[in-house]
Amino acid sequence: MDSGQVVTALAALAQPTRLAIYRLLVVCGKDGMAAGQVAEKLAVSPATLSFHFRNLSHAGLIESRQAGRFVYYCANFGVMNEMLAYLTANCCAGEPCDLAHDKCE
Amino acid sequence: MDSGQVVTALAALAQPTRLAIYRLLVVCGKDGMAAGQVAEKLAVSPATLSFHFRNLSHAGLIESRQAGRFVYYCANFGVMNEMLAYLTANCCAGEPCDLAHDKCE
DNA sequence: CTGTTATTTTAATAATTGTTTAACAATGGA
DNA sequence: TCCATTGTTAAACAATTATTAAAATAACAG
Repeated sequence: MDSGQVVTALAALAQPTRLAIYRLLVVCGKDGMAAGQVAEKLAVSPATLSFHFRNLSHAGLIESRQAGRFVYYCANFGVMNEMLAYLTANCCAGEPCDLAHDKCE
Repeated sequence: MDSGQVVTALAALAQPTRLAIYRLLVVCGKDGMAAGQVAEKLAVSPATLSFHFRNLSHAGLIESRQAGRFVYYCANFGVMNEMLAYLTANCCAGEPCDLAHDKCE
């Protein structure tokens, strides 16, 4: 994953409505949730929600599948994990570090 | 850490120059790097750099200390780790999930 | 004190982003 | 077919953000 993709993913999550959408999908698991349910749960208009879904999809953070008239969205954990790995890679130049830090302490 | 702080931290990192600054500080460890060195390494003007340092500091992602005429910046891993925890908490409603996912598989 | 280096601040401008409204598809039931 | 439901798209507008240039602050050396 290159820095451009990381910026895209971070930017997608760096917005209150999109972060709420993503968290909802992370918690609800692999079956996902229909767009309308998300709209109702978060009190967001359909057009606004669609705009944000598009943004999150483009970043690779969520995926969608159509089922009849409904579109189900679910979180894609792979991109998230790559993003987290990028942020913490090679910390402290490989030396053991004494900062409160999961990967280096 | 509440969602507002998470959005602030994500937004701080969701910009190419700031992500590069943060990564540089993550890699260089607890002693940090002087502002001027960062400016030179990333070819960013001092004013622009100062703007981005301010943004990252406000998000709690970096800290600074003055040493003579120099200002040293270093990464604060605590905020990063809280942010990562927020993003992945309670995934898949607590059920074991079969997605490629560090925390749930 | 004067001049130089290191960094921050301010003001102005250009670019990007989020929301709304309205119109547009596509699915499935009567 | 006709209609209601589900969701997406397009255009317009307001708000936020990044960059530049210039001025300001702060620390030190001579």
